[in-house]
Amino acid sequence: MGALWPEGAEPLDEFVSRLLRVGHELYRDLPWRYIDDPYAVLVSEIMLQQTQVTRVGRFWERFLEAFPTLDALAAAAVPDVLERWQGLGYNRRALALKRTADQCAADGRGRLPDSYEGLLALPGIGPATAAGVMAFAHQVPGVYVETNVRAVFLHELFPHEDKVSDKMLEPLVAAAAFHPAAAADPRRWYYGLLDYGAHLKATGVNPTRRSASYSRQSVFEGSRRQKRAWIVRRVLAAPEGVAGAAGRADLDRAEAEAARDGVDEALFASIVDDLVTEGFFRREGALLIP
DNA sequence: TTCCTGCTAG
DNA sequence: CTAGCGGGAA
Repeated sequence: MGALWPEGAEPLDEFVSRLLRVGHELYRDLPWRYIDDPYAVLVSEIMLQQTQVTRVGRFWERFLEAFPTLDALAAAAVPDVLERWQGLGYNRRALALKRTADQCAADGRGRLPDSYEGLLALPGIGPATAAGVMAFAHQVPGVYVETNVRAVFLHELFPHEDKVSDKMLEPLVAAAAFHPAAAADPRRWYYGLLDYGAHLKATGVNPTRRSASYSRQSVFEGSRRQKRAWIVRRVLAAPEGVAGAAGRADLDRAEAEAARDGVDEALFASIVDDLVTEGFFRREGALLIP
């Protein structure tokens, strides 16, 4: 591991101890930290995917209030889960989390896998989320690469390089995470990296702009994405179902009021097809039912 | 305006 | 590898 550390850089020992100290100074006391329930940790990790900390807080607490355990989530109805998710964004995450609960409840064990590979195989759980759950719920060190960790490593070890790929960062993130001083307390190590990364972004130019995986998002206003969200909300609000034609007319009117292009039947049908395929709601004849 | 503790399908 | 996916706080 140590051999992979960059020549001429600050020694790994000093790097790790300095960042542990900085992380401690910048520590954010968030409600999902230093808890042992892997399910509660997973819910926070899923919610935090591409979502700012300030937004997640109340959603995490209300979600756990409604679905306190993996079994409770598995027993819940999809529309109720989506309802709890409204306002948080990326509704797909709620469906994936629900499927994860369903799979775990059905496989006989009734709980989440406690290995990185086991977690990675579940819906909505990728490399970052799996590594996050291992570190934060199980105190198992791993390679946890997300935007704040990127910010720290780019700022510290690639201060002038551009287009730095995750493949370049991963061995370094691993070398640090498995260093005895960090591996002794993976929670503290990664909480510190997250808080330091967030601090860097808040106080200067975002270092992750120099990441190869950095890309700006397309505009939301008037997007298909916005219409998807509108349709999901509309159907959830009508437990008895919504007639497709009426839904399209409502959306068309809403778009007109926002001074945007109308929504023709082909576009509406295309979006509804996607949503039905993804499992947001079902179609019975001309009716869209939660 | 920026961009958020990413994941997935094509 | 890329496009698509929510919504709002600062």
